[in-house]
Amino acid sequence: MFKMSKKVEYALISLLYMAERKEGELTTARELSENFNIPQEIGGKVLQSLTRNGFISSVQGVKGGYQLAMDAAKINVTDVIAAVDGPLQVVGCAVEADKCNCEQLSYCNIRSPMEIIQLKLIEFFNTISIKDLQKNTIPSAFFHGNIEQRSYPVKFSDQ
Amino acid sequence: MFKMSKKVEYALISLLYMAERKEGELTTARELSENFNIPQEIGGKVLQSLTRNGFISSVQGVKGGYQLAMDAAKINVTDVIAAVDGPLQVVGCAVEADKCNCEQLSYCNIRSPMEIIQLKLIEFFNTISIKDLQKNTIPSAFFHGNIEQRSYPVKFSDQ
DNA sequence: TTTAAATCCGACTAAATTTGTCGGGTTTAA
DNA sequence: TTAAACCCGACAAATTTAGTCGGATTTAAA
Repeated sequence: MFKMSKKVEYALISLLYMAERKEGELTTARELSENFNIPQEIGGKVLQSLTRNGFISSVQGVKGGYQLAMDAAKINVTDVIAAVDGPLQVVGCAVEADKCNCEQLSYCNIRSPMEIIQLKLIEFFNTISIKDLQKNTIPSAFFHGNIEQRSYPVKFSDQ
Repeated sequence: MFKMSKKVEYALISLLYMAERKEGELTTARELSENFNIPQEIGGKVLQSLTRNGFISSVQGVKGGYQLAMDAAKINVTDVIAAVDGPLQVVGCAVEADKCNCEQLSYCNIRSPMEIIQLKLIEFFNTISIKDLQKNTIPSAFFHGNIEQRSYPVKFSDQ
C-alpha cells in the first residue's frame, strides 16, 4: 500500500477548504465533517493539531471556528504530515541502526541508500504546498528522471 | 509516520545486495536473512514476489539462489512497492470516490488535488531506480521547488 | 538413491498501528 | 443561562502489518 493516514488526508482536505475561504471567514469542524464525511471527533483533533502547530488559528465559543493562519504557499505537505502524524520515517532501517548487523560496522552501503530515499521523499513533500494543491501546480521538474516513464496503473502486483 | 512496509524495505535491501553481485553469482534467502536481520520466511516470500514479477530469477535446489533478472537501472521503486505490497494508494479520497459526498457532485476541487499528490508521489518513486540507490544519485531536479527549503529534522509534531 | 540445501506457497497467529469513540471540560455570543 | 463551538486525555474497535507454521518441490552431491 503506502498510503497517507486518514488524519493527514483530513488535514489536507481541511486546509484546502479553508484556503478557498476569504480572509476572516471561519470554518467549523462540523462543517468539514458534514461536507467530507470526516468523523467529527477525529476531525476536531486534527484541526487542534493544526492549530497547535500554527497552520490555522481558532476562535472559541459560539460563532467560533478555524481559519488559515499562514499563507497557503508556506504550508507544505511534509509539515502537515509531521504535525498530525509525527515525523516521517520511511524506513526502519534508517532509524533502528542498532538493530542492523550489516557486515560493515562503520558504513553500511545498504542503509545509506535507504536513508537517502527517505530524505528525498521528505524533500519532495516539502516542495508541495497547499497553494500548489489548490492550483494543481506541483513543481514538476523531477519528471525529467533518468528512467522511462510509464502509464498507470502499475502492472505488477501480488494481490 | 508514513513509512514503507518492512516487505518493501526487505525487497530494496535484497535488490541492492544482488545488484552489487557479479553476473551469475547467486544470493540465497538465508544469506540475506543473516546479513540484514530479515526473518527468513518473510524474506523468502518477498524474494518470491520479486521473482514472480520478473525483477529477479531463481534457481532451485542445492546451490540455488536468486539473481537480478533486469538491469538495475530499469527497476524502479514504484514497481518494487507494487510487487510486494500491491498498488500504491496514497489517499483513500482519491480511490473511494463513492464515499465522498462533497458538495459538487461531478467535480470535487478537493479530491482532485488529492489525486494529484498521489500521482506525483508515484511518479517520484518511479524516477528512482535501484541503480540510483546504488550510486546515491537520485535525480534531484525537483529540489528547485517554489517554497523555502529547510533543515531537518522537522520541527512540528504532536508526539 | 538418499540426503540436505534451497526455492516455493497457502493458511494462520501475533503484534502494532490506525481509526474512531467516550466523556468530559472550556470559551463565548446571544 | 443556554447552546454552539473549541479543547483534550483515555479508551476501544478495526485494520493492517509482521511474522510463524507446516508443508511441498527441486536439485547437487555424497
